[in-house]
Amino acid sequence: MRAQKTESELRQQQIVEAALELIGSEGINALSIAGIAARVGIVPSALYRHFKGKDEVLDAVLELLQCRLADSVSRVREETKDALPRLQSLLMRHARMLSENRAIPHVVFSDGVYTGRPERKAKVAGIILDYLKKIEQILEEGQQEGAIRDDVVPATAAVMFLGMILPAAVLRNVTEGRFDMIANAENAWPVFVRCIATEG
Amino acid sequence: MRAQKTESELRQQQIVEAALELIGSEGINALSIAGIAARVGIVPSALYRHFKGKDEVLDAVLELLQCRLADSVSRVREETKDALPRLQSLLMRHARMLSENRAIPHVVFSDGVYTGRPERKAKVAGIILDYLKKIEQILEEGQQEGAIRDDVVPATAAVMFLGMILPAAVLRNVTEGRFDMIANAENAWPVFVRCIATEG
DNA sequence: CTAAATTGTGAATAGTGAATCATAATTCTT
DNA sequence: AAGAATTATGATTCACTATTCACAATTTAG
Repeated sequence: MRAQKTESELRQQQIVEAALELIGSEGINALSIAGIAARVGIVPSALYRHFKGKDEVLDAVLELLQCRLADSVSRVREETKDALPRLQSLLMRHARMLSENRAIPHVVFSDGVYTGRPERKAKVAGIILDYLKKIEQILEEGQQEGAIRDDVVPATAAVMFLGMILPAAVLRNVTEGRFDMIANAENAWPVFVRCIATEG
Repeated sequence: MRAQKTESELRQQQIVEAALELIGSEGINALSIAGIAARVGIVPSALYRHFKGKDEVLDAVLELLQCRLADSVSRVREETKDALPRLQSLLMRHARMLSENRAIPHVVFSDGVYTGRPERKAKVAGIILDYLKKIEQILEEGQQEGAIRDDVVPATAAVMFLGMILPAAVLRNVTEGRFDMIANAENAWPVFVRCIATEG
């Protein structure tokens, strides 16, 4: 049966979504043009009407991930005003995000995304560093408000913040989902707060 | 020029070492039989005298990594007696280990190691969970000694401990080594101590 | 409605990498 | 030193995957 003709922009979205899902369930190495095409419901060669090649698909996937991350930070900024609640909200949001969408750690970790492609590696670095910067900024604001200790180095604390989610994501992945990321985040949060909050 | 004939056991070591180095510098996806063979100085087909196939090589690599990790924990146990110094020593040791040997995060993270091989995935899970167990044990001993707060859940703290190294390793990898893991570990340690140590 | 543009299809191509095998060189045994 | 055992080699096979291309179907424009 022939697939329905669909305008390229929509197909592109479908393709990127399909790629993201595939990465999440099978990992980057299992990401093939054939696999993506099958998921979209077209034939492999049809994909080339919408993307120049696999590289372009991967670039689009990265773009999408970056947007989603940025989105979730700016939403949190709108929802809450103070540093600690913001960080807590961000933590839980990402625990949820990563536990639903397993693609993110795959992309960040798997060298398959950027072996031999320095630009792409730089792009991934940019995504992570951007995210860290935003956390640092929340931390610094918290210091100005007096909610966060002055002797905490924002950059260090930001990496530790990442450290509450990232190892959990790895464990979740490696244990086939038997590790409860959300519970872990809930447990870790009060401990982390003690690290960085002013006493009182 | 023909490679010198070498007894199988030695070749096996050379092959595993070469594989580890290759993974460290190029990533799992760049790990090919040809690449390993070239590094050892033999021809690809010669590798099959010493290993049944690529899978067996990868299994041996995992074995080696597990040994090294276990080694470093038991050394730390011998060097120091108290929980906090033990953890600090372990942290710095691993910061050094990971900053020298980039293969570890590649193996742990890259799905290429275990796509479609549940046993291997389970093996990786085992390595990480084993390591966590050992950290938990140190933490529990610390609680009995009174050096570590009773309200800290060892499992949670162990994952956070991982969180001091793991994101740093990712950053180091993605930034081509521009991120200083050791400095990061040194900065993170006192912050972490405040999370878990009893006051005073 | 017709022609042009767009999208989908199946077959073919080319590159890659793992694995096999007959054969050659080397080392070991006796 | 001669034969057996071990290791190395090059050619080759096999499977897999990305990509291209001529052609068919479908949508859009005039």
